[in-house]
Amino acid sequence: MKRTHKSVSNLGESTEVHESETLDQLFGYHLKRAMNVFQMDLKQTLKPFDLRMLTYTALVMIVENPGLRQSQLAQAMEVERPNMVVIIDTLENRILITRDPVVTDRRAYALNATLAGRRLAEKATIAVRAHEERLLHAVPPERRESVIAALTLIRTIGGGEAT
Amino acid sequence: MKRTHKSVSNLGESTEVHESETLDQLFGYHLKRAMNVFQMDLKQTLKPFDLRMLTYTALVMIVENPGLRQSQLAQAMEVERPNMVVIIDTLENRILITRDPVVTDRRAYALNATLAGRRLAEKATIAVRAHEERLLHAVPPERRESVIAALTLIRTIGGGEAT
DNA sequence: CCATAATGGTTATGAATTATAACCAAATAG
DNA sequence: CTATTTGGTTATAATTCATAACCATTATGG
Repeated sequence: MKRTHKSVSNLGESTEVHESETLDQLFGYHLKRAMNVFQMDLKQTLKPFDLRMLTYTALVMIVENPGLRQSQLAQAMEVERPNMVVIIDTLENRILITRDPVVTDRRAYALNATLAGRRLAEKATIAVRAHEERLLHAVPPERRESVIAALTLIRTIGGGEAT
Repeated sequence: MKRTHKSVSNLGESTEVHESETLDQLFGYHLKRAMNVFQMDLKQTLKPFDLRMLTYTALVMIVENPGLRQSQLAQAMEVERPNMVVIIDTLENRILITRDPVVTDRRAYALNATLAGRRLAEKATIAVRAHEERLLHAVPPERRESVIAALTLIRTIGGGEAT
């Protein structure tokens, strides 16, 4: 069914997908476009594991930071606490993580990954790396590093000016 | 205000905002983080003009592609047609653009920017460029080009594999 | 201690964004 | 001239994301 024939009526107008010189000169424009592609692909990549971007991120963070508390995780992931609750809920319901009591603070929970959680995180990460390799194979490694460095710089500048 | 005192109970655990080595190695992770910062800043930048990211993009595209039709714009911006309608509506209501009849196709509209629309696009673009300069000033120009090239590469690879 | 404030987590809810289905008018194909 | 497709619209559902109020617990401070 998918014809995508692009049966554009060849009037005096153009027939291509239009671009904009102004936008093309904007860094953020390219950032967003690339992000879209990346995100769509990643979504498909994580689907077999029944993980979304946020649940994957949370899971990995918990795996690598045992005992993390929800508020810390929320802060690290830059999501509101109420939203973090549902993320944690879904992970806990699937027994990928546990909410363990904290002896020093009876209202807080220490988040810990279960064996299943660690296993899933591992498998998912392998898939995610493959997805990245697929999208980035045309970009040489040192170039990737350079880009990451630039992106990190942006983040620290834009987000770190709390003074 | 803003105490951000991070009154973390100094148990044997760490007290900092936690990171993840796995995530740190992922390109997409840095992409998303940078995107967040960029997006938040851009939002603020466009607020004085009463423009959102999508309305700004649409306006600029129309300015630079007079006579564009909605479906083409929707395709170029990768948004669903129904959503494009409301975007166009808001721009038209503010008389930044007009929906002009197309002689060769009476059901289509040719989108054109008004003088006010062109003026606003110009002013907004100046602000957007300043916003980019602010966030990117630590990244030398040739480095920016390099990053943009990489991002474009990603997009063409990820988005262009119809197969 | 006891009252007050602040914190970790939760619930309920609302705003905003994005996607889906059905529809009309006009154009194109048989 | 009927049937199908396309540009645009409407209504609506599904997601995502943010806000306010709440409980239990902890920290403060007389």
